[in-house]
Amino acid sequence: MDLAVIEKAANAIADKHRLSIIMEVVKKGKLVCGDVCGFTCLSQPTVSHHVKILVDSGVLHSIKNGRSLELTLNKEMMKQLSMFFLQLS
Amino acid sequence: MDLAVIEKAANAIADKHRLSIIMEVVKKGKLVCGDVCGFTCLSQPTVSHHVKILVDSGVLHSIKNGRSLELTLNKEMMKQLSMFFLQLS
DNA sequence: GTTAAACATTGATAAACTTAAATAAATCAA
DNA sequence: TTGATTTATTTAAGTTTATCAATGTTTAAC
Repeated sequence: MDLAVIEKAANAIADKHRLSIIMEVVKKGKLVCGDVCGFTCLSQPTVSHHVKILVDSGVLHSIKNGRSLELTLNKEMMKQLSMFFLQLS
Repeated sequence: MDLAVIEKAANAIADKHRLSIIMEVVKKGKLVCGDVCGFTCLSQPTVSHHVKILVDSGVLHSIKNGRSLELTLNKEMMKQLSMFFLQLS
């Protein structure tokens, strides 16, 4: 397992707002960016910034659907993270 | 699982140098702070700073032994992180 | 083609983080 | 007790990050 991947994913997760986005994606299965502006108190550009970090790190998948950006959890990344920490435990 | 715990642990892990400290602890089983100055290119105060973050987050355990601070991995935390990501995968 | 909606980008500012020099505190050895 | 060793703390500089207003871009609806 590449440590740079772990580091980047950990960085994406290490933020209160981004963690809440992740949990909402888990809860709903799918979100668009506009949804995030709703359940957080963040402006649209700030949401865009956080979403970019989550997608770039590989924590979330994104698919452009018309004007919307659909966000889903990258379960493969969750599996890799789980395995990484399992090996350390 | 408390998300604040996940956030804090992720933050501790989300740094190149701290991640290398973790991996060295895993490799050797136990380290003291002075060892870290050896295998990183960091000054002693910087090492002390990073070690504090790792210990405060619960990622590492520390035991004072004379003048040295012995560092070991908190396997219980690794287990909790593994379970958290497993549930998301 | 005009307008509206959803997201991205830019620019500015404030907060947080990383780093190391200087210094302090605690402990061991002689 | 003196001097050396190990870690902690303080302080300051430089860098990065989070945030939002303003603006740009893309797509859909009419």
